[in-house]
Amino acid sequence: MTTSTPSVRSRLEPDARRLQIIEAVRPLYLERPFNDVSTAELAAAAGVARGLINHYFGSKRELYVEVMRSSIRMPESELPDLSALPLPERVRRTMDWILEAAETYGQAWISVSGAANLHGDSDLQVVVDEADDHAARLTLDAIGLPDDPRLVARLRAIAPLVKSVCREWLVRETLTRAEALDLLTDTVLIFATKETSS
Amino acid sequence: MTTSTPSVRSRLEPDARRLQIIEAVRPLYLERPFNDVSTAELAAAAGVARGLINHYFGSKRELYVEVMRSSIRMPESELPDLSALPLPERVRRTMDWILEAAETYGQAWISVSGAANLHGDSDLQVVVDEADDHAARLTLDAIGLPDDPRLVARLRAIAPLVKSVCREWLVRETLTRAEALDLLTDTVLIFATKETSS
DNA sequence: CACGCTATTGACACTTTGCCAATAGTCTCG
DNA sequence: CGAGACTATTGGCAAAGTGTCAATAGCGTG
Repeated sequence: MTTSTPSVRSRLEPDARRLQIIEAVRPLYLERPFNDVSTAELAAAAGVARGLINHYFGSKRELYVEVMRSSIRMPESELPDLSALPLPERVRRTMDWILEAAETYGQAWISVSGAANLHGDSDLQVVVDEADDHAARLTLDAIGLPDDPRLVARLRAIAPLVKSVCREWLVRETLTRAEALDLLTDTVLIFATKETSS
Repeated sequence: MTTSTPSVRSRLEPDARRLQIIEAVRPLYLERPFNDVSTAELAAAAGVARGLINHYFGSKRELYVEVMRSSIRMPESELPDLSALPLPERVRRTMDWILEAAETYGQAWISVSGAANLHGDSDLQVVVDEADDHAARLTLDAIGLPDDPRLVARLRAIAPLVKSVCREWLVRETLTRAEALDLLTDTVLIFATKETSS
């Protein structure tokens, strides 16, 4: 099983090798937990010696985090200009676009969804936070609202909701797409426009 | 470091021992990731031999999951009878009660929040799902709405939102408690009452 | 063609995990 | 009260995994 000796020794530029390893390893980590995949298996999948993984990433864990970082980032594709529409409609179209993305390459995004493992300052938490923050700004931009810290915080809080709703829709099938769209649209509107009373 | 030999051999009933180990080990897992805590350390904390952990829980992982299961369950304390109030007010009081709980013993609940690790069918995912489902039913009951599958699904989807909002409020301090309450109340109202168009 | 730089390897040492036979509490029965 | 049975508990063993490091071998240069 762990036959891995790469009979041919290919030499790549460091950057290229880094990327190649990450890509070769991604599928393994997308469907199996961190602990279930051994360094030997990772190395075999990438066609390199075990030592090389530590050489490039320091530890197995860091490679894992790196793979996750590039797996959970919301794809920034272009959204048609919505500036002429009223706010509610802009929000609706934006959420629809997100649902579309989720349905298409969503697999990874949602499975990685709940994301972040527990334990306080986990390294993964940091990565997921980055991604959520990124998604929040992307959404604000699409909706046409300013990149205000308060708004970002609010939209960031919504990221987990978007994922859980997508999961109910795509995985558990307890929601229809129409429902998901309605619920998310309304919620984003509330979070984006509700004034503080204090 | 790994000096652990329990000089005295105490004998407990299986159930008692199980519980004692779980409790002794909980603090370790609440602030350190799964991989950072060795079986030796767990055993030392519980004052038992390493082998006993495998004897009772099978694997280190299963003990971990067990600890998490009992850490993320929403505490079911009694909420005064709200049945005389109008729906929005019932929701508001219920959410206020949840925020109260989060602020008090929330530490664990929130840190364990985002919860669930990635990878499809993870064992942890199952536990977190259980907890979210439980919380959804508890909330529906408090609000005075029926235990309908559709409603449960919707409320369940909100669980991650509640946690992320609490985190923005308590950890990042980007939201005030009043804001958190307003936002969650409105969102729950939407999820609980919005009709399906299809 | 020889040399140097460095990407890559393979073996080694150490930690950790799960397993199992041996040990020793505790309870029961004569 | 003492012997024996039952089983909770232990300690050591073997396998697996991880990270380190000196040695190897591509590839470009003079």
